[in-house]
Amino acid sequence: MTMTSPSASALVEDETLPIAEVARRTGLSADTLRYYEKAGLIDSVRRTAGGVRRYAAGDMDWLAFLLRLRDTGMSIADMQRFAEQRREGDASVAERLALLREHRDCVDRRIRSLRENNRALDNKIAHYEELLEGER
Amino acid sequence: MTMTSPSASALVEDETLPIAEVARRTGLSADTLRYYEKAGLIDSVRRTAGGVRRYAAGDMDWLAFLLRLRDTGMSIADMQRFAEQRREGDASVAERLALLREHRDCVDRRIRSLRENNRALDNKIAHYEELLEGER
DNA sequence: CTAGAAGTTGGAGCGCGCTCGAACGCAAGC
DNA sequence: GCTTGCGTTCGAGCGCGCTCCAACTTCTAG
Repeated sequence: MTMTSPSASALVEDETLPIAEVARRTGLSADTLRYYEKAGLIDSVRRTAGGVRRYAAGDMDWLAFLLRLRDTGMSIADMQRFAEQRREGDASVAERLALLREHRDCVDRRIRSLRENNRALDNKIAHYEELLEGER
Repeated sequence: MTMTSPSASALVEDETLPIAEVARRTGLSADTLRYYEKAGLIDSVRRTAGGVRRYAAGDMDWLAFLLRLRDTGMSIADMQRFAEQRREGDASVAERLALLREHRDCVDRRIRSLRENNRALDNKIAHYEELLEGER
């Protein structure tokens, strides 16, 4: 059996992670991580001399943030815009703030809509329960 | 000018609606309505002698329900299962109830997740606001 | 040094949920 | 009866967000 579990060299020594470990931690596939990088969502991932990616703590933080945006329904195009502004530095802080606020409000609306629809589903469920009652 | 606004014949006389009007009311496109029907999500839409669809009140109710399922994130495949069971009649009530409950719980989890993520976004926003404050 | 696991790139492919185009039929106001 | 627009079918195409493949390189335990 080959010893391949992530051990000292990969995880502890230099605090930087190989793509497989990042995949495991984020739940993204290695393919998706590379895809995001190519799409400009992530940049400046350090490489070894041989060209192998090594993710640093900062990369992980940014990824976690991207995942929040994604999981709240932001499109890749919008995340690209945000990432682009981030690259532009401090000058874009106001823009980014506006984008985030707009997105948060959009998510709020979505939550409200889901709650409303779920209440209607509850009614439907109650109706089905009555049907079942009557059947017995 | 051709008089094409939905008038007596289309909307009032027989309480059944042409596809364009259904599209207008549901927000779906006529293409999507036909696609849903072909996919087995909707059936028994009455036709004129010439083969033109006329949606009845019952069709509209079912469509509204489908839209709730869709808007809460149910896949077309799952809606197909539900529609299939509905076709099977009363025997499938228990199954349908189970499906609906599961879906509602799934939506609840989604809502909770969104709220959690949105709280994190709020923190990020607050952080950006501080940044902007400090800049001035 | 070597074997085998893990990583790399570029590009093709896929599943989902529509959306559109072509070519044709029906329906209603003049 | 004719025109004009709404409707029909079938099948192809599309945008999104990945996902997979081939061919090759790098890394690491033994």
